[in-house]
Amino acid sequence: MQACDEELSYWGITVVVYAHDMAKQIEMFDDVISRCAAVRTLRAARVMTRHFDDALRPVGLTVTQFTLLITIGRHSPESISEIGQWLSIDRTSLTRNLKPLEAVGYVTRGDEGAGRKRKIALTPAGEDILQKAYPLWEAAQTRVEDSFPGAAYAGAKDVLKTLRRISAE
Amino acid sequence: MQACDEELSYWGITVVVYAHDMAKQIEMFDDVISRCAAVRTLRAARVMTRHFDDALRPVGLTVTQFTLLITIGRHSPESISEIGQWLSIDRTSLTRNLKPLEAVGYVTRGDEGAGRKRKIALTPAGEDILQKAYPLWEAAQTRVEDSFPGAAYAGAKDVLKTLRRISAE
DNA sequence: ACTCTTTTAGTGCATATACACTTAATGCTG
DNA sequence: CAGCATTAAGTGTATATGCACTAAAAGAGT
Repeated sequence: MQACDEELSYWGITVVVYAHDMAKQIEMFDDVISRCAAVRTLRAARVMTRHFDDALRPVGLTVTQFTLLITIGRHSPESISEIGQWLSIDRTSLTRNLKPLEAVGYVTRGDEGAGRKRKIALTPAGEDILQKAYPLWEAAQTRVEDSFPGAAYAGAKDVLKTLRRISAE
Repeated sequence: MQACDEELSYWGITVVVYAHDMAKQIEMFDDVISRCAAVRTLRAARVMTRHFDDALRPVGLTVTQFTLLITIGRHSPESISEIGQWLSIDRTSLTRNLKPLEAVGYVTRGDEGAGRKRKIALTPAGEDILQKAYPLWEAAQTRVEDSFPGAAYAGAKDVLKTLRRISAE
């Protein structure tokens, strides 16, 4: 693991010179591992993604697609950027995320005028698939909530809210 | 937002038939929005990713790459799968994540024998870049910890640990 | 040594994510 | 109304992610 940068010999004694102090390096590794918010949040996100993707597989939706459809249904966004604000997703990611949902006919983008601001809405098929997906989501969600003792899930939501409010500056 | 499935007129009275009860549907939307663990965790993860990616940009590392290098440095993994366990990342994702890091020479995979089990290790260049990245990470991390009042960040770590322990089953 | 199973890794495909850059519509202002 | 600034969206490129499937090495039992 350690790189030896120089090896010197005097009177039969070999001195190995390391560029970095090995103990200091392990300290650094451990500091990151014990504290890093990104490691922990991303790891949780990967687990959540797998958990909900598995649950929603029978209806052919990913959890990202499911939540995107829910957001569109609830807020009837006037623009893509508006969705991005709700979900903290970059506008350009949404452009691509919407593509498969448009392709299978779950969302429409009013092309009246074909102007830049095209209202986004669920189609009847989109509403149908959400009806079917909802119980699957509910089961997976309950499983998560039950992993927290008592009413602790409310506290978990607060933690996640604090994390998402960190500004990149 | 609502799809009209049928429209009937009798004696001048128009009856609009909806396939789904609109109020029930809004209830469903609000239930998902107020509870969904995936929405909240993924949103937090996107914010964290941007926050740390921004911080690490001067050294040309993403936060995923940074944490991957740290994990390799700390654990000297015998296999890719072993890293996957530490970070809850699928093995096949790691194969690809390692590629750019190998390409720029931050990690090596001992190709002695070219057998399937090739020990993964940091190169001196990999150790160097971590030395440079560490203070950048530290500043970003402190910013996150300071967003939590008092010692609340410890509680946040517990929440994330609980989330990552949900099994997809 | 020779199968058979297990373990480890890689590929094809599809979605997810975002930055830099470009395109296009809107609106303001002289 | 012509020009310019603003705002909304799309593209190119690169990383990130994981499932289904495949390839290959290791180990076990005979």
